[in-house]
Amino acid sequence: MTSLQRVANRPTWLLSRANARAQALLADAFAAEGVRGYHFRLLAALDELGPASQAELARSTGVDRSDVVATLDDLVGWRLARRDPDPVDRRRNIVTITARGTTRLAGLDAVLDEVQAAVLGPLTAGERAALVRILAKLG
Amino acid sequence: MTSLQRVANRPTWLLSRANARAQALLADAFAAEGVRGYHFRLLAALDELGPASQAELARSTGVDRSDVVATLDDLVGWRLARRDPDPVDRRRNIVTITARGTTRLAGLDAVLDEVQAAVLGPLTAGERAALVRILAKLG
DNA sequence: CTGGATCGTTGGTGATACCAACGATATACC
DNA sequence: GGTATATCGTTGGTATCACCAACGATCCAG
Repeated sequence: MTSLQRVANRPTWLLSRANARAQALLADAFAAEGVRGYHFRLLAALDELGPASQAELARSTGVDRSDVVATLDDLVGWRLARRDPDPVDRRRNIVTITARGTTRLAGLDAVLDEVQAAVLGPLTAGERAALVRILAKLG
Repeated sequence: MTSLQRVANRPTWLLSRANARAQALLADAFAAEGVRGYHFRLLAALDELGPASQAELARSTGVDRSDVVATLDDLVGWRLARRDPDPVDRRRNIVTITARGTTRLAGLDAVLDEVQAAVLGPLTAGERAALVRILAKLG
């Protein structure tokens, strides 16, 4: 596609192009499953944290609270998660992943595995490991 | 911010997080200059290609034609580029970077340099070189 | 009891990326 | 010359992720 010399070796440019390609593949794969990135992120957090308030979900995933609301509306509508009032604090809901949600999440993990393989196809095993290490260091 | 174990070592996840951080810094830096990513991309392409049609700009930058129109409206409005009818083909405009545009582009290059340094700060020189090489290979 | 903080919700915006449709123009072919 | 197909620039639209503001309800410390 683009071949602008001015940016060809700029790390931020290369990062954005690589990310764009990866996200496009991932978005397509998720779309085929009827979900988006935010859905996956919330399900993953619920699976890992156990029942949590919406604000906890927002903090643990980095997704804005208002986007947690909208995404969770979908998940609850699909019966992948449940929302109950918190008996301890009336301001809160407690969100729980359902068995359906857990199953669905496992399916999405498999989708993710395929996308990793597709995105990283051109790299050697050593390069993949180096990429992961370096990107993690950028965190 | 987020610490989801499920995705912690997924290359696509690490890539999206690293990119998000880089783009946030870049967007802020560009915003302080009154431009966006697309503006920079079009200016860079004009500088490199010389006068070009809008469709050529779209193809060389990967920016959709309709987004080229909107972005170019800004650039022309700021007198960073000029749009003239192509005498050879009445369907086309020929777009040219202005002297103001060239000067502005040089300023944005400096901004980009600073952002690279900020984004890549945590890495050693060797790691930076490896990152560039690997990301370029993903292209 | 008051002030400040937190929660969930509603509503909004922006950047990037992408798509559809249309009138004007160009070109190859019959 | 006419027709079919392609290209151009424009207008209009959508989606996703990311982020922000405001508000009523609730909680808690002083």
